[in-house]
This record gives sequence, C-alpha cells and structure tokens, in this order.
Amino acid sequence: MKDLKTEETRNIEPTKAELEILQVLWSFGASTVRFVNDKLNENREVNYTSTLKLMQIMADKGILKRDESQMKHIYHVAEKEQKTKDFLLEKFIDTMYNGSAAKLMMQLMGNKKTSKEDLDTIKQLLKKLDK
Amino acid sequence: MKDLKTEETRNIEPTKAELEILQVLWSFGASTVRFVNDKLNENREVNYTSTLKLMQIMADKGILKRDESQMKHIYHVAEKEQKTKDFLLEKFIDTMYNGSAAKLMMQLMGNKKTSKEDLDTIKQLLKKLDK
DNA sequence: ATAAAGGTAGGAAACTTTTCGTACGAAACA
DNA sequence: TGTTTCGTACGAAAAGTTTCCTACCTTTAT
Repeated sequence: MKDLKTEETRNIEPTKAELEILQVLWSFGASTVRFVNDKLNENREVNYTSTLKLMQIMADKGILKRDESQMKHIYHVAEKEQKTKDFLLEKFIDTMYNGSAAKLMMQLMGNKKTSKEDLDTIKQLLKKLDK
Repeated sequence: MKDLKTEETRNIEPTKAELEILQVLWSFGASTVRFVNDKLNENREVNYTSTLKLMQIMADKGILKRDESQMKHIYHVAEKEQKTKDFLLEKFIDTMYNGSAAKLMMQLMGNKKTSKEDLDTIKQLLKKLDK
C-alpha cells in the first residue's frame, strides 16, 4: 500500500498560478475555462490552453471539480473558500509570526496600510464578540 | 540599456526555501551556513551544500549579505526584517483579501486559532492607539 | 456541405526552484 | 607530516511549475 493521501489528510497548497484561478472562481463562482481565462487576461497575457491545462491539473489534484455534462465544462472549487483561506492564513502565520496571530495583528495595526476605518471595523467586531 | 532593476525598484519575493532560511536568520541573527543548516535539519533533512548553495544564491540576489573576512562566512539579512514582512503581508492581503486589511482581521477574529489572550492583546493595542 | 470558431486532451518545452556531487583549499589534529 | 575534518565554489541533475503546440471533436455560421 502506497501512502496515498486520503480526502481528509490532503490539504493542497495551491501554487501561485493556481491561486489566481481560485481567486476568479471565488469571486465569480463556477465558471468555464473561457471565462476564467478572460478574467486572467485582464491582468496579464495568458494563452487559453494554458489556463485550460492548469484547471485540468487542479481538477486532477482535487482542488477543482467539474461538470462535464456540457461540452463547455463548468469548474467549481472543491473546498469551501473559507476552509482554504483558513488553511493558508494559518500557514502564513506559522511561517511569518511563529504561529502567533497576535503578532500579525500588531503588525497590521502598526501598518500604514491599515486605515482608520479598518480600525473602527475591528472595534465594532470586538464589541460584538464581547457580548 | 537592459532593464536592470535598481536597488530601489527591486523587491524580491523569497521562494519557499529562501523563506525558511530567512526565518532562521531573523530568529538568531547573523549566522554561518553550518548553523543555518543545523537549524533547518531540526525540521527536515537537508544536505549542507544545498543550504550553502541557496544562501549563495540569496547573496547574489541581494537578499543576504556576507562577511567573507573569515573562512567561515557570516551571512546576515540585507533588508530590515520588518520591511520584508510588511511587503509580504501586503502581498498576502492583496491576493487573499483584495487588499482589505479589515477583511483579514475579521477572518482572524472569527477563527478558532485566535485565542482569548490574542483578543485581549488587541484590545490593549486599540486603547493605546486611541490616545 | 463546408468552413470557421470554439471546445477538450495530452505531451513536450521552457522556466524556476531545489538538491546534491565533485573539486579543492584551509584548519585541526594525531 | 599526513590525514581527517570542515569550509567554499561551481555545475549539473532533479523536481516542480507554467506555458503552449498539436490533434482532434463539436457547434455555429455561411
């Protein structure tokens, strides 16, 4: 028996190009390759078959699932968006902040990028969490 | 004139393996290859010359600098830790949260991984920022 | 009916990243 | 003084990722 990963154990790290595709699917929901490729091309030039290939690979890996009942296959993300984001965030915190979410928060707050509005939003949230 | 990147424009994205090395140097400060390699081997098996090669490449790219006055070269990180982390965090927020730090915060707070203590820390910080 | 347009599939090429073998010099030491 | 140990340098292999060419089928339009 090889060490085939089960559905449970598997937690795939998308590559950079795969993440681009995930972003499109997260934003717009289940889509054709054509649609995804058009979106990608708003940012950079990519050949249609490149996107196709990548989405096929992602389907092989189990990152995407697809409806093949039509000629134009429709792809959708296999995992819940939130689950994947949780996983990636956790990994990010692990590598960048030794696993401390608080450290990340601190950097965020000490950051030019975090606006007054952001801080207000957070205060609201904290209030809600308190009760 | 080729499009040589200047010191200013350059903002190098460390690869995964490079990030591992950065983490060691961030934690322990300037180090020899031997030291870094030993640390890496606490997590996974890596050959000494692999680590050496990688650190040499990083030095070429300008991610690391080194003191060659001794036979055992001493490497240190070229950029301020915070600058690199700011850069990587920004990129992360861009790709994962459409550039919204608030969204990241919200995920963090809705997260099992964020402990009560973390939340308290944040409240403290907010208070400080308020005055 | 035929051409054109648009779809999938697969394999190979190109590029990037990572790993390591080999060579060789300097230091430590028996 | 040898020999073993520890260091750097370099190149190439190996692995991983991305891109695209080619083939071929289906639908659409002329």
